Amino acid sequence: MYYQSTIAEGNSSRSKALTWEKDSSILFEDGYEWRKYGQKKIINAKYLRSYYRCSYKSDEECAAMKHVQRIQEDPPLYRTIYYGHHNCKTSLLNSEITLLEPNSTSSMFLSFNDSLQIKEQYPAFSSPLSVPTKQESIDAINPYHNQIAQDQLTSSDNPLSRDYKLEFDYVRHATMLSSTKSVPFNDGF
DNA sequence: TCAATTTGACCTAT
DNA sequence: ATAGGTCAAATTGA
Repeated sequence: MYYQSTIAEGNSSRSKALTWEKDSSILFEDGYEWRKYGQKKIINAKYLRSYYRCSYKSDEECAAMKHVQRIQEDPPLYRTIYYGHHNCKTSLLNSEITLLEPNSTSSMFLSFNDSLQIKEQYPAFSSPLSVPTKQESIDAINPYHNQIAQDQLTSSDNPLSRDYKLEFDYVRHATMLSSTKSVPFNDGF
């Protein structure tokens, strides 16, 4: 599911920090709360990279960060890289709550009693299928959402115009996961 | 009205 | 100089 990253060339302070990498076909909820603090276009990469830090960094001095970047179009694939670890009580508590009381859509995947086992691993992902509820994922799904949304106002006949909303993305990805056949769609890039 | 996100500017290492 | 990472003011939305 995830693996310790081997981004260890050079001797910068960052490369020595422990990092964890995870590729996922959906934007998954890892049980922690994150605050986005930046977004960058990466050269030779098709999609923007989003930068998050733990929401409790300020009042708990939690050093955890993560980067999320879409790395593939056809089957949507997102790479999340975690830097450091959580030492904040608050988000740890939240992740435990998420693990022990998964929501209805994901509970079927946690039927076996491995909550403790999951918690001892790092990072503590709650469920591979819990549905993201925040707007945080829209830019990773469609980095140009804002511009396209504005284009729609003036050129609704543009075939590249996106007329789906964020909710449709979730439904679409969920559908692709829950059914064996893939749902054809065109993101228009 | 307030807090999270967006986004260009700024910083730092290469 | 360039690319990646972070800051912070403006924007957005609940």
